[in-house]
This record gives sequence, structure tokens and C-alpha cells, in this order.
Amino acid sequence: MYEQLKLDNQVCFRLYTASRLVTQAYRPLLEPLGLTYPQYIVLLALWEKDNQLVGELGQRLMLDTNTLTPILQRMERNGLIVRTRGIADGRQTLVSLTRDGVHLEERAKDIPACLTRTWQGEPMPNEQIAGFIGMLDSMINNLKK
Amino acid sequence: MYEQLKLDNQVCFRLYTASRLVTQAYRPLLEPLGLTYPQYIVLLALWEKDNQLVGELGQRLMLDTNTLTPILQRMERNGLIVRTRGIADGRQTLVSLTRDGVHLEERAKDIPACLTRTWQGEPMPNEQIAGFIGMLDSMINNLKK
DNA sequence: TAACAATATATCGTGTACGACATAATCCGT
DNA sequence: ACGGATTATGTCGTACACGATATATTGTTA
Repeated sequence: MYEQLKLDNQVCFRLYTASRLVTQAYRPLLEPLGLTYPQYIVLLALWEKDNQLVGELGQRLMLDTNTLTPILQRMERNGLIVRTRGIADGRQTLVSLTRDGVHLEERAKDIPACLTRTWQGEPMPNEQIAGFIGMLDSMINNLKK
Repeated sequence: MYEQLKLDNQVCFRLYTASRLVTQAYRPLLEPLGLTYPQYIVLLALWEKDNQLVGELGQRLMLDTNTLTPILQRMERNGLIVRTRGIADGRQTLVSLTRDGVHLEERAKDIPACLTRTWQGEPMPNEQIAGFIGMLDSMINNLKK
């Protein structure tokens, strides 16, 4: 068989697998908060800056509205956000945190450290982490449209 | 807000995004072959070693049967594989390539190089790629059950 | 200013992911 | 040899992803 088609030579397969396993690792931490991972990153974006348009959120999270809208609908149903139509421009939808959505930040604050411990095992040198992040950022940069 | 909750400080969000963008980059290359990315990695595994049990494939790809079975059913419907029940052990299902499934390898052989060019942009030093792969492998190792 | 292009968001259909549960075949101790 | 535990796979329900399309507003131009 072609050497380049072997699974062990595939960077992308590792990326795909690592991403899935990380999302699985989030599950037990997010479930008590009633969140999925995509819902969690929507909240991360909103905790940084409340009252964002669907399009702004989409740019920040690199998700299109066909993915984002259903997530936002569930989050609204669960009382974490509200969506307000047409303030200046009637086409836009503004996404805002409810009191519940705001309060969840406090309960989420230890999740990042916990997850880092899980995937890192033994703490790694910062330089190595920085190299990893740099590679991911460069990949994302090369792939985004 | 908590510094550790900022999106820019999240390794996992980058991983999730990079993985999604990579899968998107595969799409135009796989679509002419009538494949999705998960179907493609099933073929990678079968091109390496034909006639594998569902469980073996699952271990190799780190996917459980509840994900794998529907994928295999579609691939069987599309004539790429056949599933044979109960050879020695009546509980097992053996997955084998059809002639079409075998022939697809030829048409797929340039995909890895093409994708590497896409996400890498300027070719990177091998050492850097090796470090990246090492990090992903260590992550996968720490996260797998 | 009426028609038409452009924009922002939503809907729809297909294909994953994955926890929970179901089913069927084998194993194992008595 | 038989009944319960174990194992291999499949089914079901929910929630993403995402291409394609639809809908509703706003801009724009003749």
C-alpha cells in the first residue's frame, strides 16, 4: 500500500482523534452545568463580551449560522441567553446572556485547569505548549477562508 | 472575567477549530470519491489490513460501534465494503473491501500530500512537525480509556 | 421609487458522535 | 447441560457540523 496513506503517517487523523477525545473529556465537567462543548464555547465568547450579533459570534467561533442557530435556540430554551431581533437592522439577531447565563461563569471557572491536567498528564514546559499552540494557530490561519 | 476562561487562552478550542477546518479541507478532495472523512479513515484502516472485525476497526480508529456501525452501513450501501456475520464467533461482523473499495486507493493516493500543502502553507521543518505529532500522540494517550 | 442585488439569519437534509439501551451469541461455573 | 454473566454488535435519541436553500430586510440604482 501507499506509505502516505498509512494511518500512522496521518497528522489529520491524530488531530481528529485528539479533538474528539478532548470533547469527551469535557463532558463530565460540563454535564453538571447542563452544557455541551459547543454551548460552552458560545458562553466563553459571551462572557468576554455580552450582547453580540449571531454573525459576530460566528466569526469569533468560526462557526456558520447553520450550526450556530440551533445551538443558540437550545441555549435560549434552557434559559442561558435571549435572542432579540432587529434593533437597528431588522435582519440581525442580538444574543445576550440571561442572569443564569452570567452566573454560570462562576461555576465554570475551574474547568480549564481541570481539563489541562487531564490531557497534559505530567505538566509540560511552557515552551512546548507554546509551540503546540503556535502550530494550531498557523494551521487555523492557513485553513480559514 | 476569569483570565483562564478567555477563548484566546484555550488550547482545546484551537484543537476543536483546527480539526473542523481540516475536515472541511478534505471535503472537496473526498467528494469526487463519494466519501466523507470518517468513511475515508475506515478505508485507510482497511487498505492497511483488509478483513477486520468491527471491534478491531473501532480500536484502530478509536471509535465505538454506535458511531462505526452507521458509517459501515452507508459504505456497504455504497458498495465499498461488505459485512459478513458470524465466521468463527456468531457475534462478530467481519468488514471486507469490495473490488470498488480496493480500487479507490489508487484515486486517493495524492490526497495526503495535497492536504498537507493546504494546512502547512510554507513547508515546515520536519522537527517542528515531529514535535506537533508528538504532542498530539501524548494527548491522545492521556485521554484514551 | 420600483425592482433588484446584497446581507443577516434561519431552515432543511444528510452524516457523524456518543451515551444509554437492546439483542444475540458465547462462555462458564455448577 | 443449563442459566446467568460476558462479549460483539446494533439501535435509539439528542446534539452537533455543514452544504444548499429559503426568508426577510436593507441598500442601490436606473
